[in-house]
Amino acid sequence: MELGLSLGDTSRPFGCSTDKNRSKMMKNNKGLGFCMALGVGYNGREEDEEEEGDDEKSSDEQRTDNDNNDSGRKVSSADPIQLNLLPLVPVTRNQTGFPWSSENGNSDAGSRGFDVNRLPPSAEELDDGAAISSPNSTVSSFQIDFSMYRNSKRDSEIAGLNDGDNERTSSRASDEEENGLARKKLRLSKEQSAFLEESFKEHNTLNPKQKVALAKQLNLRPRQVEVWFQNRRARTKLKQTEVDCEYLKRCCETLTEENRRLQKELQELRALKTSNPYYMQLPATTLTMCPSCERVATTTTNSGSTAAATAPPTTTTTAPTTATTNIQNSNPFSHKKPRFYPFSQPHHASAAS
DNA sequence: TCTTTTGATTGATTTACCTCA
DNA sequence: CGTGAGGTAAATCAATCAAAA
Repeated sequence: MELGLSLGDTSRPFGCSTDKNRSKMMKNNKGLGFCMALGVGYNGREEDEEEEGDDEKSSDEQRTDNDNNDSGRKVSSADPIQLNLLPLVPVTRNQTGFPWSSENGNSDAGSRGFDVNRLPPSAEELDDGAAISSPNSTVSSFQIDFSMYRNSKRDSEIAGLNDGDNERTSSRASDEEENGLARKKLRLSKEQSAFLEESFKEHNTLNPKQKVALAKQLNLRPRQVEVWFQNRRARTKLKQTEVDCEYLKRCCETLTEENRRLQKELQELRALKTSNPYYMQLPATTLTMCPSCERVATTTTNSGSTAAATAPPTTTTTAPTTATTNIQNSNPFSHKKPRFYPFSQPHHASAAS
């Protein structure tokens, strides 16, 4: 059963069930069968892609761009609940320098003594500073003591920064090549994290060009940027799942309450029927909702004509003592909740008598 | 010392592309 | 020439580990 509620990956479209996703969910036996329009607070669009119209794209790049655009389409712009996970100090791309650069005296390294996140200058950098640092950024002004993080493998990776597509495989195998050096865990500076967050708000996935560019800007390896985005996506999804669960819990509680109320109402009606046997001797009845006031009118159907014939009914027919409740109408968050008055006279003058 | 956060790794899966029969 | 099968590379994700705060 699908109720149109999506639990989990909100980068998927409202309605949730692309065949691919559905089959995946079925396969993993993890799908809860709910889909709900709860969006993550990013737009995912990549319309501002600077490479757009770039005729020099390789086929791989084009494919990646298409993939990213696909992911951009995943997000509904009408997400009813938006989770803003990014309470950030705004760091705009228009800034001429990074706030953590030594130029504005805001360097994390100053307080920590050194910044393990900063890369040592590679041979190529030393030869040609522009190879890594954008001319407009102040990244090149970093003064780094990176000796504890340094090893020959990383140096070779750093030297290969421009080869963003190859860094992954080499990085994967890097652990064996650390020659016994314990992995020193990086901590990105606040400013680096903030910049990555800003980028994530623009695109939650990166194509290779973007990845390498971002890595250059932040003086990180492309693999680090990639990992950061991976983790960010995973943790965003996790948080969203928590929100979804809360929402569904509230839905469930409200529906339970609604069900209890309807059961009670049904009991009362049955009691009324037994105490007054003539009361319920009505012909088969159609419940017709008035589109203007949303009240349900009771009309007879045994003659084939409905009392509210002037307006098309918005609900379907039921037997006199049963009423099918549209799940949408039971939506606890619906602001248009039809009321069910099976025995009240409709305000239409033509109600059955 | 314990908990939380977060950078990183690993294995699985999907997809696109290529080659070959 | 078109087609399906098999191989490969790349991207992504889920699960997990572990260092740092």
